[in-house]
Amino acid sequence: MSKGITSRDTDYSQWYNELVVKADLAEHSAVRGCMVIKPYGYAIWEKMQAALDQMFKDTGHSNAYFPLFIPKSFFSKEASHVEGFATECAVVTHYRLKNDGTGQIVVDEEAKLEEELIVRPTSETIIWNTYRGWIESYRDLPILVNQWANVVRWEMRTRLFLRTAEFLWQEGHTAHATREEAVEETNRMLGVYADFAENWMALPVVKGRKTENERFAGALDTLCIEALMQDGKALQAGTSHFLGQNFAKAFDVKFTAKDGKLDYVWATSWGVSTRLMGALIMAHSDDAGLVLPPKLAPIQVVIVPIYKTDEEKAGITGFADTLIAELKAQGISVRFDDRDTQRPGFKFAEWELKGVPVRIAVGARDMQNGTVEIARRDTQTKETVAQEGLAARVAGLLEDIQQHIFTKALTFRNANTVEVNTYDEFKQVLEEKGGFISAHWDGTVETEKRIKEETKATIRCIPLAGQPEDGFCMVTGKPSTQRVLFARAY
RNA sequence: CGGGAUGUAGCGCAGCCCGGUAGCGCGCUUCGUUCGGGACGAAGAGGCCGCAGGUUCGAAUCCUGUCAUCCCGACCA
Repeated sequence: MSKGITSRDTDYSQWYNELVVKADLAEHSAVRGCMVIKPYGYAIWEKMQAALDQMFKDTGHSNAYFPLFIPKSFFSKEASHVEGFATECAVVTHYRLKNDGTGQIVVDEEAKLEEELIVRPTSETIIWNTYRGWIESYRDLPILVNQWANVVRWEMRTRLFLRTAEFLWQEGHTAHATREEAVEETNRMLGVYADFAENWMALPVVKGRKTENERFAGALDTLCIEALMQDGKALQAGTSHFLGQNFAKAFDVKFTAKDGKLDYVWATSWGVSTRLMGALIMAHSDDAGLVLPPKLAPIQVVIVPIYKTDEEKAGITGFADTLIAELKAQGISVRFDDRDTQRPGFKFAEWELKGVPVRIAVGARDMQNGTVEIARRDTQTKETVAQEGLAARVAGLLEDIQQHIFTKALTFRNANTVEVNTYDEFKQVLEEKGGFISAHWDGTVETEKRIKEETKATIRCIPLAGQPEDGFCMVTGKPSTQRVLFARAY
């Protein structure tokens, strides 16, 4: 491993790419646009999954699994949905290979599928086709299902975690008897995502509504959580859609209500993906490497022994074994790094690169004094403390770190969210500082597109917490009733 | 799909103009000394030079084709 990584100031984008690879999170695969998520990176994703999965269960949802392949005909049933995904679908056309006689393996042209299959870019169509068979009466509703799956979107330009051709995600798909209930579900799940982002990822987010232009293909309303990265660019971290009756109509899913009337079912869908890994990395990490919030760190504490002789090592190991047992009893994950193939300085740097929140170094000197050196990753500070009561101190420290990382990110976001009233001011802030820019907009797609073309900034969302405020569109001067949040985005 | 560039050891690169059968750094292996912030020394291992043709006594090097990757644009979130 070569020393260090490119600093954020030098090249933020390169810093990110190097960090993902050097911290052992993921790497490029032999398949264009697809990544290999390595064990350490996958361990973080698993922690995210576990927390989210529990939150879904706590809000009444169950997991299920639907096919990877979707008949092409399903796609054409909801017009705007097709339009949104048509240009980035992988299509399966054949089901057999053969040897061409010269030792080459080729597609057997005779084994052509009668109907081509689309590798799912999202599962609304196959799921709603299935729901038709599940729903007859209001008694069958609501259906609250989630699936953990991979999806494929044939992207032209990819980046590890942020945009890959294949990615992992969860997609919730719910069916309801009334519009109100579906809208409520859409809001509830957005709340779950915001809760997860802030309390697990330590990532402050803005809850908002997408403009018509940015809305999910096939949805009546798209809600989102938007986060700000350290380079001043925004990242959409999760979405929750109110689908109205669009898919129920496309797939003819009706139910009989209490009063005997037949009506189409109301729908929602919501999802977060491995893109969250990118958000996690870019929100907190520094020039020394990854900074992980303790709640998502696969290893929360690493113990590095410092010794010269076998006797010293044995003494330290005895101490470490006791400490590890105490920490584990509190549900804290610990790694005792007793590799004698690396020296302590190397280990320090390596675990910092990998973002382990707390490091405890114990040497012969500490053993004599009854102390350890304890270092926290988020502030890069260290102090010498007594061995006595260490487990409790570590537990408290982990909580402090979780809190501190969030506060730091929140302070950054607040410092990088500004209100502007003129287009000139807007452009200036965008160039000099980036971040979220709160401004009045006339509500038209034309103006939104013009701003995007001229500045590359998009409307990230119309904040749900935003107060109505009369003003004038910074571009056209037309009246506006609320500020919206702009940013350049990933 | 348009413009530009690059494919040589696990990674990063030199060699190519002026053809003579491959080298440097990191990493890896072994031994020794080290060990409180990315150690040092010595000895090793490792390469159909992206692939396929061609020119030549001889090709990493010249020519043709092809594939792949990266950057900029277009497209996309």
